[in-house]
Amino acid sequence: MSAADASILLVDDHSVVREGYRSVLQKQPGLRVIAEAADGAEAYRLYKSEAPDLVIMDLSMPGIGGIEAIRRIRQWDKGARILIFTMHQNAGFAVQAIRAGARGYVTKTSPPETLVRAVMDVLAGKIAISPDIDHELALSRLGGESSAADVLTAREFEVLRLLLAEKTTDEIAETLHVSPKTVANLHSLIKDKLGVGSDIELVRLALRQGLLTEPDLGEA
Amino acid sequence: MSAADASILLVDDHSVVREGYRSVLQKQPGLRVIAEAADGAEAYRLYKSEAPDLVIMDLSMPGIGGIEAIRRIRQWDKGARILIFTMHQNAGFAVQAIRAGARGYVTKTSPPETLVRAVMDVLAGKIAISPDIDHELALSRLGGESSAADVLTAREFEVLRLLLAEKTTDEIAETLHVSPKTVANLHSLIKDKLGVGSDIELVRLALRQGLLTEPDLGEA
DNA sequence: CGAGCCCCGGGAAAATTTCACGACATTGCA
DNA sequence: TGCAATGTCGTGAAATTTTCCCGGGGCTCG
Repeated sequence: MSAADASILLVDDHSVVREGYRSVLQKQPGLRVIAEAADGAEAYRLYKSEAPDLVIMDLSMPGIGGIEAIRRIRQWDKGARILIFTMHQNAGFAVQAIRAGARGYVTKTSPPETLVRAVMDVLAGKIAISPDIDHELALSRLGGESSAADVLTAREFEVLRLLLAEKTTDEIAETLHVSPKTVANLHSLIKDKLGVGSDIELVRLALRQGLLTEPDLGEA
Repeated sequence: MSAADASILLVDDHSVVREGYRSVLQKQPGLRVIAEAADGAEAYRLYKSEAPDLVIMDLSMPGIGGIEAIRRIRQWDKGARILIFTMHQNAGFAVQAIRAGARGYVTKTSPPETLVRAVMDVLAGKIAISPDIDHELALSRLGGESSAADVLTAREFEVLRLLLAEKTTDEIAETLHVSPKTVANLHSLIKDKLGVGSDIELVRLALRQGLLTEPDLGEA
């Protein structure tokens, strides 16, 4: 392990962003980027063929999202090491990712040193969480109020993500390879668990909990 | 102008992402990155002190957002050339950015060549829009997002307002003294007029059009 | 007066939500 | 180790809602 470089698979749907990972990681001795993927399905395929020591992956991607990709990869290889590197500064996402099998969660606002440090920690077998998320997690613990989407299972969370992305039931069934009935069923179950009665309440709850990202457009 | 390299200011709140811009742009002769900023306010300060030939900027940033930053910079220098480079694949945001004075709008999913091409176009005085947004814009022209709630009658708008206030069909029927059946019919008609297929899309459209008071979570 | 909207609601078809049930994996306990 | 107990995922069918199509009454405008 110490003789050869650690091999890394980069997954992000923004090619310029992958370029950024590369640039930062290349400066670090002992690391080598061996492959890149632009979505979860491609990541899964490449993981199976390349067997990298570490996957660095974004969460929000077209098609199957990051959470689902984690599950599939970990199903293939129980020992897979996956580090999530994302813009979502949200404890709920972090909880879901770790629960699905990720070994680390770092936000893109973190300085490059934090990412490098997290990479090293995960390769060493530790769990790595960036400081801002640590803080968020602590807050959500203290807040006590019926916490966010951590009452949802990974599957339910994934369906919720796709619903919020304005996908139809049939489209979601297609991407997850399940029956449309099942998606409708999960949709109903999600609303039940979150205690909302309509899709409208569902979206507004998601907004409050930061599950939806809208840019700040300022005043007109 | 043509003798010296074109100077560029990069603005993005993710340092690793800025690293990506840099890496891509450095391969292109004639371009030189002279400064970086992590938010709109810093971008404005740096623009005044460095007077770059071009600004490449993200939209969603902490503090003052990208749109507001465009306005301030253009207020200081009417000839400023600003290229928006963002993850938001949304025609509405592109329209707002261009209207605020941006000279280009490219999504981060675009390949590096598209970004480089857009940089060159903007430096040459053209307006640059990435193909995916072009397509979105064409769709919205063809009857995609029916402008605002000015296609709705007063009655319909009132029902929409109550729906967004998380009222149930029966409650709305009660307050308006009509049959629940009528409310359901109007609800359906509203979605039809606005060109959305689900309540989730409906809420997000309302958000984009400022019909919903967004919960202000976050920094001062 | 006739044309064009808007508001209101009925009925039937289509889609959805909901409910009840099994298969499967994991956990806890004796 | 054996064996409930629990929780997740998925399906089918019933119950409900949404959608579509329809007509009547009221209103304005040319």
